[in-house]
Amino acid sequence: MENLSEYLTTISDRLRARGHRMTPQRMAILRAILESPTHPTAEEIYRQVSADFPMLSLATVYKTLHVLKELGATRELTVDGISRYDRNLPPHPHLVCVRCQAVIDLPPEMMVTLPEEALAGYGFHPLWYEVSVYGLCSRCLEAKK
Amino acid sequence: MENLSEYLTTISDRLRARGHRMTPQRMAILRAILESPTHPTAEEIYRQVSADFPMLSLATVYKTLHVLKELGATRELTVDGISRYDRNLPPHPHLVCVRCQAVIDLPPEMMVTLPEEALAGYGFHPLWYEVSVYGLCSRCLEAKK
DNA sequence: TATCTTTGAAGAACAATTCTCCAAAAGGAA
DNA sequence: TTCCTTTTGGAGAATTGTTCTTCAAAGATA
Repeated sequence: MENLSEYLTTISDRLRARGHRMTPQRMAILRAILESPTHPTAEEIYRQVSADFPMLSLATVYKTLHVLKELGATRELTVDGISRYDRNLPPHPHLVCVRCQAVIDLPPEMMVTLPEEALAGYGFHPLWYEVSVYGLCSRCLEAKK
Repeated sequence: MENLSEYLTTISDRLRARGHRMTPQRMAILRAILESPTHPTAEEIYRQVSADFPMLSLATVYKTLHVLKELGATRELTVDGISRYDRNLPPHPHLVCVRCQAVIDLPPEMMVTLPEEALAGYGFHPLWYEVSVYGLCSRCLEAKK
């Protein structure tokens, strides 16, 4: 994420290239994802953006998230059956706390590499992959004692 | 999974050790998971077991799945927001088709190993981890043309 | 057998997500 | 600018996966 406003312009362009428009609501939702370190849920994004757009509805948040996902501006991950949204950075592993549901990013250099050639033997065409480590975060580990 | 009936006995023992009972319904649900290669959903398990137990309710399936999960007899994985159940074999990667939602097991020897020591630096206590490769299965790849 | 506990069926309840409808706003053409 | 077409977003209902509640039946224990 070199330059934020530059990145936002890129996404706006991609939106228009698909015949969509960059609206204030969409911009605000995208910013909310980019600025949050916590992999927020749709509900959390809704609450945050609502501060600036009181008339915003949750359905709009969901619709926008789908669009952003298609554009590759965000990535959806499911934790405990609930969708969370990650900025679409280089692939990196996730630490997921099974107690407080926090999702922690690991640096991309800790991402394992796929055995591509072996996969090809399955006739499977990989698009992306995820590595999730489940366990207890330091805070919850403490709390459990 | 050396010997099926032996394994079922092991699980029954663990159930009783926790003050639960091995009932015909639970046995049928467990068998359904063990015998299915498709990582079935609760709904699919329900439909299959219903053939033998027409009075079985979906809620019972869910309750049983939770119990089996606690016993370590099955593992839950979420695909597209829907829970699916895997026999609890040695850790292995999953191929997930983004079009037909099929989940394909890879052999355990293709599972990557975690950089345990690096994880420890985060104060994170890992319990288990998952590797999921998303893409198109051979059939869906064909169908898309 | 009498008693205490665990179980599972049924359906209501719940929560996350999606759908439907429609009025308002944006973009393009004249 | 003005008209026309298309996209958008809001409101709330609907849908769907999952959980909860209640209660009678079955199992275990003494």
